[in-house]
Amino acid sequence: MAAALCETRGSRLTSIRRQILQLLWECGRPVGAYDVLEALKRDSGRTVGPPTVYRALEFLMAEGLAAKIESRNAYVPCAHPERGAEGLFFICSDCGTSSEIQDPRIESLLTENAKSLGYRVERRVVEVEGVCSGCD
Amino acid sequence: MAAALCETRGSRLTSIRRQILQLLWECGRPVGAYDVLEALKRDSGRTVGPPTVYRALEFLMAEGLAAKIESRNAYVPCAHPERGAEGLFFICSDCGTSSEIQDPRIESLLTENAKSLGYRVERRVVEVEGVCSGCD
DNA sequence: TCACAAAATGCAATGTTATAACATCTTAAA
DNA sequence: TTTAAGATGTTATAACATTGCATTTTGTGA
Repeated sequence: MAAALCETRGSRLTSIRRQILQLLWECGRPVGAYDVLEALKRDSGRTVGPPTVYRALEFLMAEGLAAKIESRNAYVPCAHPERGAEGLFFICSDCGTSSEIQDPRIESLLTENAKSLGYRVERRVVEVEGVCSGCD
Repeated sequence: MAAALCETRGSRLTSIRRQILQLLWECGRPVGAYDVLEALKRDSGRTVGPPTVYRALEFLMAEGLAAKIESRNAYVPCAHPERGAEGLFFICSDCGTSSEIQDPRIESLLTENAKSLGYRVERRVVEVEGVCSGCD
């Protein structure tokens, strides 16, 4: 699916990038860059350095295929690559699992507020930490 | 002003904490912990280690007197200590200045979304990066 | 097919942000 | 004035991220 998107955009979903994206999907929770690094080594015997991982993550984020959870310094796969970085994230403070949603109402409220303060919005970070139903 | 608040709460706004809070207010933009550290050394000759700075920032955040801008790993003073960590932050990607606002509509939309996903909200991180009117 | 330029990756070092663990000092209250 | 809690000092290290440059891979045009 991601492959097709990259195809049409003319960007290259290389082996490492694909592996990392898959890893993010398999995990179901935000994953740190160094965890990715170790998982790569473990799963595929492949030993890579931090720059390789960070570059791959950067690529995935640029393509909208992944996002960084700023409050955790960790990364998640992104459900709607075609939309910008407009997702809202919910992270369980107990088990760490995360969910992404979209809410145009929040988007427009943020834009409205930005406008009244004189800001032109470039990027939004919306992260809600809480306890999920399974852990509560 | 902050002193009074700490007084009534029985918490201690010590010299370092007060100095750091003042620094944050003087700066008008998010300040990194290590910048705080250097500023302390420069302004007051006082040499402290990272833990001292982080502990002071942690105290200020616990009291609602400061907040961390997660997308920058930096800290800002907080306008409404009496309210929780409910601020929304706007940061200029050019000059770095930041503004804090409250918007109960966004709060309640986030709570609503959290509820429908089965989350009990503990903490919100809402940060909008964009270009401010002065830089645009 | 080959040469080549652009993109991607490898690699070593280092920069930046944050915390752990334990010692010492300060302060308010008994 | 003792004393216990809270605050700070100190050293070391963990965790997260980037710089700079070498090498390899890949798509493109001759």
